[in-house]
Amino acid sequence: MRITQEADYAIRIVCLLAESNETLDANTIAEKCCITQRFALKILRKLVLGNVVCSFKGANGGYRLGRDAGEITMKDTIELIDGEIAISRCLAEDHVCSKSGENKGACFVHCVFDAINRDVVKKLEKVTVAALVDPDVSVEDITKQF
Amino acid sequence: MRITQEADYAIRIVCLLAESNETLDANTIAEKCCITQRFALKILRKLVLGNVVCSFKGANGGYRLGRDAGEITMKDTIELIDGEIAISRCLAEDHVCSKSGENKGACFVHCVFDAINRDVVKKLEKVTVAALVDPDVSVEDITKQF
DNA sequence: TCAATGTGTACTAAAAAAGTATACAATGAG
DNA sequence: CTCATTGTATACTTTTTTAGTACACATTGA
Repeated sequence: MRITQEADYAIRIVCLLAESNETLDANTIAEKCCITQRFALKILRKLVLGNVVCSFKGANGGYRLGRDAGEITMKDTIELIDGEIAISRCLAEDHVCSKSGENKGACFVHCVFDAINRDVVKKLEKVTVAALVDPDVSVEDITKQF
Repeated sequence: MRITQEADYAIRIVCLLAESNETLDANTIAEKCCITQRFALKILRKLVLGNVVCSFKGANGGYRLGRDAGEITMKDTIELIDGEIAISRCLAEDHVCSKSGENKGACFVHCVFDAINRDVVKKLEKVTVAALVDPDVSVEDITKQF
């Protein structure tokens, strides 16, 4: 719903995989990202199910990016972990406002939140993992295209 | 931190007060906003402390807007209830990223979140309660100025 | 002067986020 | 051809945040 720490870790993990050309196992990933192996496994599982990452079992197994870093956005990664992004609780789920239709003010508020939320999502869609890990791309390069 | 339901109620309350020229007591406000009186009181107190609303004690007491509806923004109202707006946990508090400086990817992510967050706040600052309750102002009128 | 109304503080309950545990399944190096 | 290595699946526990409640008190105007 909101952007959690878990999603933040997920982005770091994806960036780590984008930077390294080898297959990395969960232990290595966990260490580099300063989280426990178990927690890393949990996050990796979600990334695998979303095809952002692919996994290999058995000895010398591990994880790699599931597609080109240029084809993975922050929005993709966050939504695989947290579900749909919603800056306000009222936008989440199928949450139907109890005041809908009854009072202009109430729904207006939700419409405004919704417009802002769409904009947030649109911006997060523009940020690819490739840009995040490219040493020649600055934060300004990323944010000025918003 | 995030935009809670409580903040949503607060906006409704402020809109209600903007629409009515009389002093409204907590019970009336609670009823019209479909929340309990106690919860309304809690929200109203925060609004009073932030000077968005002013209160009158004693018989026939109640609440009124503390300043002109054109001088109250959604951002003001939300921050009085929830504290600083932060779309991601990593932006909240004085949360210092454990990976800062260590790895470009990690901090980059926070910078991107920060840029988006600033933008959200800027938009919420542009929406006044006066606009929300004005029947001649449409959602599009509000969002197109973003 | 007392009923109506707000204040201040603190508490409880529910929901969500963060993290852990356990048993299992696949695979490839030896 | 087997077993250590590595991921999978599910479910549990803890912590934090959100949501809401309770109670004793303060003020005021009819």
